[in-house]
Amino acid sequence: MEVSRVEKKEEKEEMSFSEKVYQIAKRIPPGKVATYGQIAAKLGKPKAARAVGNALHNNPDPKTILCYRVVNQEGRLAPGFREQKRKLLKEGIEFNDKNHVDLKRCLWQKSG
DNA sequence: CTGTTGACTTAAG
DNA sequence: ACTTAAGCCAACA
Repeated sequence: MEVSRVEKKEEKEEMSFSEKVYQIAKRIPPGKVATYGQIAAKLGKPKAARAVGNALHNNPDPKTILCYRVVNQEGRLAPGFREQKRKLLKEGIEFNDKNHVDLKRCLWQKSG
């Protein structure tokens, strides 16, 4: 009974903007990618895509936070991500170009 | 509080 | 597809 208290935090508002971004990033399923706009929208601010990127850059725990699954609206990866791009390929992500993900196949589409 | 920066997004050329 | 310009939001000096 007392175990759920901490886990419920991810649905509460005790966290700062960045903290919320991390929680959502962790919710991205394998073989999929999410855009900053999607995450920002989940936070209640579809225009905060920038702040989302900043939060992920802060990335206090890259081993726990799947920031490498987050791409921009076009599925384009930021410079410096090419190492992690290989990781995405291993996950099952498909690339249309050197720095473009096939959002048609790998975009994180929430169903509920 | 003001100004700058940044892993963004949209619109126009 | 790429560049320029404007807008929005959070963190930092």
